[in-house]
Amino acid sequence: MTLASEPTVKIEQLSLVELAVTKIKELLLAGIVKPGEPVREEWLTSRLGISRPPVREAMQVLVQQGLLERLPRRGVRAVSLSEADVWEIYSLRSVLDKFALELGVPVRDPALLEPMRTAVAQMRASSAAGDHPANVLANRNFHLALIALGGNKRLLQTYENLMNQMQLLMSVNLSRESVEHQEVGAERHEALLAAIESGDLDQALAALAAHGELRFLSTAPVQQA
Amino acid sequence: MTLASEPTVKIEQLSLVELAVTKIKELLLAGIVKPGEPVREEWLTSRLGISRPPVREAMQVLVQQGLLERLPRRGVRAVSLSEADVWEIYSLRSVLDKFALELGVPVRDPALLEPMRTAVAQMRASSAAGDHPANVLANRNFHLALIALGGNKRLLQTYENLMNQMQLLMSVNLSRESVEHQEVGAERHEALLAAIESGDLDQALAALAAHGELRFLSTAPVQQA
DNA sequence: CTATAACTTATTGTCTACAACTTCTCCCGA
DNA sequence: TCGGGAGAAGTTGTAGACAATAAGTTATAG
Repeated sequence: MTLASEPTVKIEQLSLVELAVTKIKELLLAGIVKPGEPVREEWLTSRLGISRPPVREAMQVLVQQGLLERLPRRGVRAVSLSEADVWEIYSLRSVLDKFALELGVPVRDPALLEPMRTAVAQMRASSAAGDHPANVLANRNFHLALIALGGNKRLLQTYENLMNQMQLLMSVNLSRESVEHQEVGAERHEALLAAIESGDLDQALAALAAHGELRFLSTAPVQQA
Repeated sequence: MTLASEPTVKIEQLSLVELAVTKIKELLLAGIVKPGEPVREEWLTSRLGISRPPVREAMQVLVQQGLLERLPRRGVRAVSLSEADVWEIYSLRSVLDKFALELGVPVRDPALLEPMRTAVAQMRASSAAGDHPANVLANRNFHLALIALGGNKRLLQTYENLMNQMQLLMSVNLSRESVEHQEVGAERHEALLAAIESGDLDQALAALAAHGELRFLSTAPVQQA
């Protein structure tokens, strides 16, 4: 240890549960585990190299976040969204987007706009390059930054959960429509950002309304049974 | 066992985790464990008569629901809400109430109104009797029934979590103001229900806006630091 | 040949035990 | 007398093993 700069302090002190949550979430959102597919505990222990207790705790977390589903004595599986579910998520997200704008526009701290600008740039680039995964990520970052404008932690957490559930669907649905949807979105998001930057709430709300997602849905809004 | 009506089938097949979640939630919402107070695993195991793993899994669930808080290597404690937190919860709840009305008014299934009528009756009775806990419960039932009008499961779950967090505060704050708040609320809730029954969305939204809670807050809305 | 019942297997649910870390206290030195 | 460090106690984090239940399979009877 001749170099004093060597960090003897270990910064990473996250528990195996947090690690497992992150890893399992990756498996789900990347589509490695597909919707409806069972997720066995033992399989995760061997894949993550940890024992079952932290895996089980992580699964409880992901059930709460709406990514996993428990069948009482039959284990756990990745949730498979019905069209009614998608409609639930979309409409709720829409309301929360609107709420975030009402809370956050005009923007108090200009620094909050930076992540949105970055996301728009990413969106433009990925859209031009036809990089769909990058586009999804950029879209995610944009909306999370938008929600962050509101400065409401609970809003942000709820929104992130909903967005993860949506991505659960997108990971498997790489059809032409969803790609087209993202490409169109690039311009719309730019317009929305411009409206937000202008500080005019009404204009921003109008841009949000026009930004309309849900184009990948095959049918009209469905009321659940 | 001469009576054949004796149920040999065990209907209750809920896991110890679910049981622990319910029990711990009761401890928190009843104010037996007060906000900010540490909740030790070993204490729960002896109190609930189960071992640590299910207790730990239950705690993960309650952390996700915003009732418990983890300090990385120092255990878990009941969340203590700041005024900024209360404002977060209130404003978000307000938006979700409004959303539920937009989704659910006019009411499709008249049966959905029944729980609301029951809740209003409970509210009136408990208010007259000065039974504060019963009033809190009735208020809870009313709002959950209102949210159920929307028919959005995710909305309902999110709202229930927020409401539990609020009750976390009320269990300790039995000051005069909060009682007064509930008493006033009885009439307002009646008016809101009447507006909903009329099927006029605008009227219902107006009644919701007038129904105004948050009277127990000592100060004006606070932006978190 | 089909259907039912018993058995086998695999997975989840739960418990006990061990390891690591944090904190409090006590002792020693300045 | 006050500050710092070492030790001890208690709590959380993790692992491995046991128990119970559900599903799949096979064999047997009709």
